[in-house]
Amino acid sequence: MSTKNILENTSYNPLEVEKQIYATWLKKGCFNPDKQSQTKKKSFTIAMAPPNITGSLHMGHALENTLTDIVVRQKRMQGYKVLWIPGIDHAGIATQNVVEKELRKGNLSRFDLGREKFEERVWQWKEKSGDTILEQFKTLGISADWSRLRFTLDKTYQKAVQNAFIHYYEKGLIYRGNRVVNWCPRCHTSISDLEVEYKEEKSSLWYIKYPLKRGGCITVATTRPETMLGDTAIAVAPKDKRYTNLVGEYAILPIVNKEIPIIADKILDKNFGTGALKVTPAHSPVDFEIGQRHNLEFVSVIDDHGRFNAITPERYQGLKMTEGRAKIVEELKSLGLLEKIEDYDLSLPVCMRCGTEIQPQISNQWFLKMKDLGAVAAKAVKNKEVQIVPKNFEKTYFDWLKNVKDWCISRQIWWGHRMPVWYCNCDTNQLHPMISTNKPKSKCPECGKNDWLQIEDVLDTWFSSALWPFAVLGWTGDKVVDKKCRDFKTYYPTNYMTSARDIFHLWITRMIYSGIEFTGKVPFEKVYIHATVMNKEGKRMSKSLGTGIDPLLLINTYGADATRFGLTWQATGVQDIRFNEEFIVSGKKFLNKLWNASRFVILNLKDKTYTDKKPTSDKLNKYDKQILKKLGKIVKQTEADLSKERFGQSLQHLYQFFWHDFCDLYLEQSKKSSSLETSHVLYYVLKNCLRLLHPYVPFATEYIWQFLPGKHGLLITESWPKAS
RNA sequence: GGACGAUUAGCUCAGUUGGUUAGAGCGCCUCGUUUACACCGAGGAGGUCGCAGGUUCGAAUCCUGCAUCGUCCACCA
Repeated sequence: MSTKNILENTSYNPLEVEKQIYATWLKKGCFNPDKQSQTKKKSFTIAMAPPNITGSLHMGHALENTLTDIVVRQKRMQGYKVLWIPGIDHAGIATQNVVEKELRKGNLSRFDLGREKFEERVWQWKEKSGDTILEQFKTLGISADWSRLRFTLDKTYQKAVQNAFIHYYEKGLIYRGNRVVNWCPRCHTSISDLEVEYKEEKSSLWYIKYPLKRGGCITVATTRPETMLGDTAIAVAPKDKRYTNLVGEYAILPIVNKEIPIIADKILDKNFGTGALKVTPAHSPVDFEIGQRHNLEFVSVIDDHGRFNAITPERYQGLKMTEGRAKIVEELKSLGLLEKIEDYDLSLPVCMRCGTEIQPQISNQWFLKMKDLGAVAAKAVKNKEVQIVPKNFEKTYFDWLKNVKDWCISRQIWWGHRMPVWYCNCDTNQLHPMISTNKPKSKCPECGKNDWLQIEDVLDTWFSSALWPFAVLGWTGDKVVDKKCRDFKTYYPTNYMTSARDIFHLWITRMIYSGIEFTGKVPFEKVYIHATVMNKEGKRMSKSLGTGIDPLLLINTYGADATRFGLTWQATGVQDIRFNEEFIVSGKKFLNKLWNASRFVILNLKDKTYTDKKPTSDKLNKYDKQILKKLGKIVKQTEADLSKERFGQSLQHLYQFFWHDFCDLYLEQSKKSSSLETSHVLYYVLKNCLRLLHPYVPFATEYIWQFLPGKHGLLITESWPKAS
């Protein structure tokens, strides 16, 4: 078919052209800066926020990467040596849960398979999910360099993680200790504070009488009567006159019949409940602190699966928490020790990944000291080494860092980075760890054998994510290797980072101090926090809530360009986006308009000798001059908008210019003029519109570009228009 | 309990440092099939800018309070 015939087609069909255009970009190596012209000097690097391999991408990913692609394509056209490095994240618990869910369909648990077999299953899942995600990215038109695709469990990445761990350990920032952590009985692991969510629930406040050794009773109020089996004290406020005479006395713990001291602690609020608190140091972070301050016993009564353990009276052993609660309340009632029950609104801590109620549990875990690292992270933003957009987030950032607590980095799951920690088989309590990337060659000083076992725990998935901007560029933490690493030297630090709001502390903050700690430089200059995509009802789009939409569905209906258009149109600020399909429909119409206006211009060209030069003849009429002037303005406007992450506004300005100023006014006017100059201007303005619009709707503009007369390369590597 | 953001046309949203008649898209109404496009063109209706105060010559925009919604943070048993 000749060009002429295709141009006679009055409607633009994206589905036919997008695949073919993308293949052309790939074939020509357009996304790989090494394959681009050598004149490009200054680099511009972005490390893609790696999606979790928990399935497929949702609208949030589509938005995030569309906006990043706009930035990337503009910078590429502006002559930067652009590297957008893509990746996917192993996503520890999240992925493990997905695979466990699959297993459960066949009535299997991960324990039935064993660690090795289970890990194999997850790797299979990773291949499948990873492929789906890459396909989605490509369909959307993402111009990242796929030849550099990284995965957070790549061999070299593992090296980076282990070296980072060792670095922190040797610096004394990583320690192991018995602390109360958030324990998820279902995932069977500790999780960090940031992975806990709170659910409002109607519950009760139980008032329980504890008999005093000297006679009489003291009443405590609690939301968790079942943990009383592990009580080791009763605490009151130091200046609470009701109780001052009891401090130093003993109470008898009902059911267990054990003497526990009555103590005074500053954390108590005398206005809550009765002003007296039952202290369970092994199952509450607050009580743990009280326990430390007063040298109390730490009695664990609940096991890793959330059941009453062997320390509890026999009739309780093996019971679930809820069963135990009912039994205890019943028993207290029959003993006459239950004073009353009040209604109480509770915010219940649940696991972010599976929704199971969190069990605060004393446990031997690994922690990263946060105080100094937090200060480093805060300083980088304060000094404007890292710019946070929108600026409002700085306050949240500083507030969070000010109160940051040590980070529990060990997880009792199987999918993730094994910690580089070894124990001798004779050291059953694991009191003498060896920290080493590989299995130690030395002999155990205790038993003289070489029988080292690697610790079973893996690291929190965010520990590896924290290294992302430099680990993806080949950084390993090995000075000799890193010195020779070309990508790391050329492209680090990165220039830009885009992320969703909900992982700001989980990820962004941690990348900032990690970057400074390991490379001496901040990992990126600017971080843009984009809006969250909500559905029409204003609910967050989420697969687990069933409120998500698969971007592929929209792309298959309207095309990738139209989908990008619709999302970008709505991306006007931080305000959450209520996703609305009608903007994608507008996008489709716009592309049709673009196609037809282009046809008009190309088919009516009077001269085939046009160059890129701006028409300056003194024969230009006032409409010619006017549209040229407006073109200059819109170039400036677009640059200004994009430099401030005003994506939606920039697209709306371009839309207005193209449709109204160019098509409705100038193009109509041009029909009345037969001058060669007007024909030149039409061509010149169209050509620059294609350039301006390319970052937003790359496929259609690239497609039309090839019908322009004369010899020229691909639009994706064309130059960005000049403002005047 | 703190913090941040939002509240503008029927719907989804713009409105950059306060400055004439508050804008866009979609929807709605009227007209129009002139050889780029009906996935179109020309025109039109529609807003006491959440509420109540205040600052100012002038407020959608700045300040205070309140209401509703959303998000994040927090050890109240």
